[in-house]
Amino acid sequence: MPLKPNETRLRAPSARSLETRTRIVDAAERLFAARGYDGTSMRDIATEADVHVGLVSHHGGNKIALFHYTVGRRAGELSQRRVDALEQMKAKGDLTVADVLRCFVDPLLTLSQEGGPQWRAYARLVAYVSADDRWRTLAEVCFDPAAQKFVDELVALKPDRSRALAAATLVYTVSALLAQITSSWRIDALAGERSIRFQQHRKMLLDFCVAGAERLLD
Amino acid sequence: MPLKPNETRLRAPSARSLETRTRIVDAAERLFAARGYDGTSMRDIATEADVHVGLVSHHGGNKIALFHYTVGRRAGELSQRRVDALEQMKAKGDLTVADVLRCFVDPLLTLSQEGGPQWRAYARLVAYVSADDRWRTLAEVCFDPAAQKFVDELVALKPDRSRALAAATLVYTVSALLAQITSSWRIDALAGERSIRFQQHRKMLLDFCVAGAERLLD
DNA sequence: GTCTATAATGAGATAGAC
DNA sequence: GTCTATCTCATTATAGAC
Repeated sequence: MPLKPNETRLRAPSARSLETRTRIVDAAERLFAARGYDGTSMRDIATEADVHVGLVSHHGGNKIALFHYTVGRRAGELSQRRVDALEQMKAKGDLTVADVLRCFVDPLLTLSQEGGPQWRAYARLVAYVSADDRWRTLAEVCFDPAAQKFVDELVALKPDRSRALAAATLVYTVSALLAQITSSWRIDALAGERSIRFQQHRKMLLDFCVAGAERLLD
Repeated sequence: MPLKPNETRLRAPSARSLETRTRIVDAAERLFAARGYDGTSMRDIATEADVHVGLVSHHGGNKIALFHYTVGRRAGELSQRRVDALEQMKAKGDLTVADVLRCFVDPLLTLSQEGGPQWRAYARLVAYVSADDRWRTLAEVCFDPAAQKFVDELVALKPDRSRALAAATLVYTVSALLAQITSSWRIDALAGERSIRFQQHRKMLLDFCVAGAERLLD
């Protein structure tokens, strides 16, 4: 955990130490996602990780550093998956607007559903960070580089449309994606149905966003 | 403030008292919207309202009651404006899907932009409450009755489509609306433009959502 | 109604024993 | 690396003076 990047370590951390760190960050990920930054105490994290309080500071630094690290830990992998999907799609032939949105939406949507409990928590954490102005800079650092690439791609596809339209398309799509992840229960509740299946949710989300994108960009 | 509805008051509250209460709830509205429930202390609220600590509890009850009251205070008016807009539109002639979404989106969007600082704060508070699972019941009580009416309306317009599609349409639209309110800066940032005008944002939002809705429902 | 004082709790951080 | 103990501070809530 590179919390103090300019400090050199005397020796490599032991396997046990690494495992403890992972447990702590995993616990932080679940709790920050569920209760937010202020709603989670270092003690909560220690309990959830089943370690003693002091260890959380020892491995995670202070609370804000731990939060930043937790958000950043999977951000690179998420961005990479998104960009990789885009590159693969481009290699296959000409892109459509629908392709671009799918490559952006699918990685997080699929990981949140099928990536296990930690990715599920991380997806909620992304939604939390994205919604709160307080984490604007963090969100910009973690998520905007990839987002910019996708806006670029939309602009390249529709060069006669303004960049503002492409940017709005992406922001609305992200918001619907995060709503799908955090609030699919609300769709079920308003629909009066027990529980709609994941693939049906995914299809509705993509249909909605692609149609919106085409309206703004065509 | 009907915090203890079954307690009868000995006499009507004085004008001074009412003004103090309003100041406290206004302050709570701004702070809860900006920093969330856990990020806001009763002392912060007292300072923001320029009253002494004890008065916040005296007028607002405990913290959670104050939060519920703050969220609920404008919820009725918001719902009323939405439903009124819908009724007026129906009186004019046959509804379209675009009409229904406009009647849902416009009241909060306009109030957040032109309703003064308190409505601006309240719009952010709505976004906060809607995003956090912890306030699910509160959100259901405050916002779902009106939302149900709009889903009903969409179902009535497109009786051959499933209610799940109408529900998804509304949830995605709400998410884009709240993104517009809380994160229009992000659209500007990704667009690389200084600041896009409100009417342009409004048009992009409605175009996107209406197209998405028509794709899901037509 | 308004303000002060205080009780009780829980927070983050850290020094040092093992 | 791990765990305990403790310091210091901020929090909510309330009792009671004015």
